[in-house]
Amino acid sequence: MHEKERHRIILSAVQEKPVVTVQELVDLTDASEATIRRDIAALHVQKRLRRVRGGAEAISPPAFVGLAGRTFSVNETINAAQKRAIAREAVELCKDGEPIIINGGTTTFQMVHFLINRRMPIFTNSFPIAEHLLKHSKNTVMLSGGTIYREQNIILSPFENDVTRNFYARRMFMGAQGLGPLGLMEGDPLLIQAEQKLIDQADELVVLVDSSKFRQRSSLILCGLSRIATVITDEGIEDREAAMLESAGVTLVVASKGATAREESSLQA
Amino acid sequence: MHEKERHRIILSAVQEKPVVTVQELVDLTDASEATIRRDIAALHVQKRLRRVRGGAEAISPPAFVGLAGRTFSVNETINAAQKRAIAREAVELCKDGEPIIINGGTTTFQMVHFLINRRMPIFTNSFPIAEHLLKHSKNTVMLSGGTIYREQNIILSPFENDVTRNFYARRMFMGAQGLGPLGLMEGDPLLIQAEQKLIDQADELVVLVDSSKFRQRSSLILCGLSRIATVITDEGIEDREAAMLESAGVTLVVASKGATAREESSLQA
DNA sequence: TACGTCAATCAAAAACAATCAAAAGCAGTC
DNA sequence: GACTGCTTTTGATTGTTTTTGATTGACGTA
Repeated sequence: MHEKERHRIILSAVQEKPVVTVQELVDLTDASEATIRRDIAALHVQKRLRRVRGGAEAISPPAFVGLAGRTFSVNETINAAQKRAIAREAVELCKDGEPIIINGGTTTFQMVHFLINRRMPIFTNSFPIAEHLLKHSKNTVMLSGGTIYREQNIILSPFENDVTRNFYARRMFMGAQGLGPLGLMEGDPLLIQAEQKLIDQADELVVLVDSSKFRQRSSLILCGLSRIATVITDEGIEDREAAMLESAGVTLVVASKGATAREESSLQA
Repeated sequence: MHEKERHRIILSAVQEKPVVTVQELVDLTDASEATIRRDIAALHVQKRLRRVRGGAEAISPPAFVGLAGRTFSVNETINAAQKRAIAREAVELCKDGEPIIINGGTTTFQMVHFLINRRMPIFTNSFPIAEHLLKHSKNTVMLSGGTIYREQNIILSPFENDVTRNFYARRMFMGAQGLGPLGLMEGDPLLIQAEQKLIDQADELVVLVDSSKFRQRSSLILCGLSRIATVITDEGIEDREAAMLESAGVTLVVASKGATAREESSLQA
């Protein structure tokens, strides 16, 4: 990773929330603490951000109103490190130039950081994701049309005939509220709707869930395990849960918080 | 591979991603590292790209992280005061609760400031307008789907069947590059497309143009004067031009820069 | 004291510049 | 076309500079 790329990532991360810690940036960039400190110092003298104890903050006035409703921003701080590690693995699956679909959510949002220095067509129903990618990357961004729901931070139209149907990708990335033997579960009917619209527009469904989601149940089932191609989760997954996925023919990727080490187990039927 | 070919490849690669490394270019061109370095150095002195440690980046101004393409940001500063006054009159036409459509543009963008304390469903194809309204107002925001064009700052889909067709409003607000006896003129084919999609979704077409636009001509005609319900402009409009509008049955609103003083002349046929 | 942040230092790695010989292109001549 | 002499471009090698990551110790705080 080169200096410029790191700088871009740092600047983008700083926009996302009021303060970013050095440690978070280390996770994001795979650089050492010393390097990040040097980068922050450099960007500070360039007045591209403000350096604060522990990390950095955006230079812009505190008027960070943030699009996010409370749900979004609260979720965002929970398990942030895991989510980032998971998101990194997700982006690692992508090849430059290959179109992808990203469903809105806090975990999938983390993908934007790793997409900053990449270039591919990205279709999403998430306003924040589109916004961030537009401002900080050169990716081609495509948006679904409809009403913007502030709470869920997604764009949804009640109509069948929207552009969503005209976009196709090999992979679609999405989060979920729960993942059990019965399949993928979601809590919010609105999210179910949004996801169902997108789910058929991609061959492979890649699900991003931190391991706590395996113990989380919910009332609404989106689809069965067989529809899922890949699950990316963190090291907290239990053997029993991994076995469940394997027996359903799901490729499992475990994101280790530290390095980019990857442990896969694929048992395609 | 010849020098020129390499240069083309390098320049194209640099456009695609924020930064390209020397190594990537070596892979791309099959040339040696030394040659790529020489090429980058040459293109650098030609100011066709910027040379950075590790590779090269596009010369374009990545300095301003703003969403706006150059066209947008340059436009934005021209006649800002007039545009504001015009936009204020436009918003004054709106009633709370009554849905409106706002087509993207620098003049229409100014409407957001006056919409902050209002509350109505707003449909737009402009990403910046949607962003601003979302962050700073409580209006219901609806967005058209499709690809986000950075330069024009609009969202456009090449398909007929998008949500646009499902939204209706009494009034649609739009800017233009020129306004003459032949009708409404636009310079960019992309904008024409976007506007044509929206134009049929509202009864009344309200056109926001500063008075300089009456002397501006352009190659693409969007629609005739008869389609226009109202034109809002500034005090710079000449009698001849006002007469032209009146004879076409267009309601003319002249926004005085100072107060909300309004001078109307309505000659509906 | 234990902990986290940070600056300073230093050795390793990466990027870079300079150099030079080989290769390729380009006239002109036969 | 084929050959020659000349110039330009290229790639490998070298040595130099910059960047990086690990280590250490200072400083403040819980």
